[in-house]
Amino acid sequence: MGAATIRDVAAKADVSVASVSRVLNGLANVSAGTRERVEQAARDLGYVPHAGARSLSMAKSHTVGVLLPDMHGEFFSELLRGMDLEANRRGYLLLFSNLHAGSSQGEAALRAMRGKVDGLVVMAPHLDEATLAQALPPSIRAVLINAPGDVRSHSNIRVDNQVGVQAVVAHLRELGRQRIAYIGGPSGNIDARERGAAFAAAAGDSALMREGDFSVESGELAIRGLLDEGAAFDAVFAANDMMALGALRGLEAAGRRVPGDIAVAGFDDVPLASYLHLTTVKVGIAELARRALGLLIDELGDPARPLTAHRHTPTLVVRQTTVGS
Amino acid sequence: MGAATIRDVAAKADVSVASVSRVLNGLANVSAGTRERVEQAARDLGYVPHAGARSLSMAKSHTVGVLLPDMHGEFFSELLRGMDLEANRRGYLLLFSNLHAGSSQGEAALRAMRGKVDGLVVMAPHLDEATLAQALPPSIRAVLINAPGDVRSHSNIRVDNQVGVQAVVAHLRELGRQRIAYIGGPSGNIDARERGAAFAAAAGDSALMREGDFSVESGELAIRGLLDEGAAFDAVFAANDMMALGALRGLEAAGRRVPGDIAVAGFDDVPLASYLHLTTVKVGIAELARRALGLLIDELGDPARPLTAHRHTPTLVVRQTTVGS
DNA sequence: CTGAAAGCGCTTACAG
DNA sequence: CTGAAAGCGCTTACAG
Repeated sequence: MGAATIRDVAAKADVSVASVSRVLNGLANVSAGTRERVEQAARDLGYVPHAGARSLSMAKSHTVGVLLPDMHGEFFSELLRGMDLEANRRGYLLLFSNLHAGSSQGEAALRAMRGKVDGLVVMAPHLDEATLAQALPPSIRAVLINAPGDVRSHSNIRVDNQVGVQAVVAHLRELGRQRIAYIGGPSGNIDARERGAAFAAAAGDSALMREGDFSVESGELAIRGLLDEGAAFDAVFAANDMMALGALRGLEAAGRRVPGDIAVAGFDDVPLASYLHLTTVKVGIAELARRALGLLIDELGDPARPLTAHRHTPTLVVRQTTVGS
Repeated sequence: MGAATIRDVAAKADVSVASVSRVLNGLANVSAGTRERVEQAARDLGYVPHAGARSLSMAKSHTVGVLLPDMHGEFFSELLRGMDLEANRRGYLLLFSNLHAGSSQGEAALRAMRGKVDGLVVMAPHLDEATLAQALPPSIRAVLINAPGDVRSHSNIRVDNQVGVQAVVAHLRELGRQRIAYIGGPSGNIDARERGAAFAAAAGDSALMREGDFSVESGELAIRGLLDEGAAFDAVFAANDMMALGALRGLEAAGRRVPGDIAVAGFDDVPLASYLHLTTVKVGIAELARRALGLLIDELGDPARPLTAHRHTPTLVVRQTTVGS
């Protein structure tokens, strides 16, 4: 309600608002007496500076906008966790908005954020380059996570999908697996495309590829399809953990033993993967998110800083769905 | 960078800033010609209103602060999903902050948010009433989720733990289970306490109770302890799903059949629960969060609105860990 | 229907 | 070391 303003503090301490501002911001040029009186007054009034006014005046909000696609589960929470960690550490706040549905949603969110944030972290693996370029003018400071193509208008950081896929394929080969069935993600998703391409390149002609939509169900469906067709394969590699879980379920239902008959691997390393002993690729999404936000804050602090592009290297995590205990 | 301001638009359209403001806010008292020129100018300049300045001027930010404890996984993402849904629907933005560690963190976050948000949604099942009352003066509009005790300074909404616990116990009884082992959550958590009390009341003297910390590991540990002691029980009820999963794992390792030998139930209904066919209590956290934010926005729109307290009724979800297929 | 002006709560040169 | 004043980008009575 009628929260105290800087004027109230100034009046109570019998000084100018300029002095109050100086004291509260820890500037040096204030006499000890003034400092003392201002601090006392501020305490008495329970004064809390109005961050909105402050940021208007300073043209700096110490807030960054986070635009994320409509995500579920652990992936999402890990992402936010990583950013929150870094935001806390560096004195920033996170203004959040989901990027559901159409790109008009995204534009609306962007408009609503102008003047409230200093920059943006945008994750948009499903947006094409043109849409992105249009919605995000270079004048807006932003760091992109897993954005498609070679966007050069903003810094970006992406998972190195190729390294991850190669590691899995090499691992399966070492185990002597001959024929790997691959369950890909939706083709509208850049990570799905990269993983699929990397797999095709690594596995060669023998590739047995099916497409899912990143859901548990689609993974199960794909496996059932393969089994029904009588396809021969001794390993399954799904483009994400959820589909790998579906595959696991489908194989179990069909009486196939894992990894005895068929080895299974996924991608992402969601917490659930460790619970189910799934061999997978650990993306380290929290760390990736932390880096993205850190990068953005660095750029905000130094506008002359050149844009950069980063690859986040994932690591293979071997568990019992490939090397059964 | 030098983004266009309302002045630039006014100059370009050759009208006053007042007229620009009127047009952009859709006020009626503007001539068609003026409206047209302003809209054209705004379009040409790619003008986006400065939301920060707007909210300072209107003393309304259309943003609500979300203070959540340090949470992992699905619970967290569902919570945010529910709020985001409602925020989107009602034209609000969400300013996010984790409430890690000490209460000083919380106060810092609160200070940082003043002047940027119109109100708060606070989830603090681990804070005691005194701390909460001190950190959250009645002058700050807020809705509490699962707050302890009878805070009457703010509206609140809580899961009806008793109803959930009773449903599970009744279900197990109906199945003929005689002795239910209960794995409780950390006593510092209000939900854990409520569930424990409800269980003790429903199960009576025969109660076999152990305490965990809501983690998978603690659930597994509790079960191992019980089995090692040679305790007799034919059902396990864990205060959350994660511990129930730990119990499942512990039972499996010990060669006990579920639900043949021992029925298992959890609480929360995280997505993982459905994947593993765990009987549990569906809290509907997204819906709860949605209601909380909706309530807050209602209050912001009508300051005279009396504070209210709500119970969110959870529902029993029966799956194969109690009634095996 | 339109504009000049005050005000939202701060910060920051500029004088002194 | 201190204060009066202008300014951040908007909105909104108040006159006309």
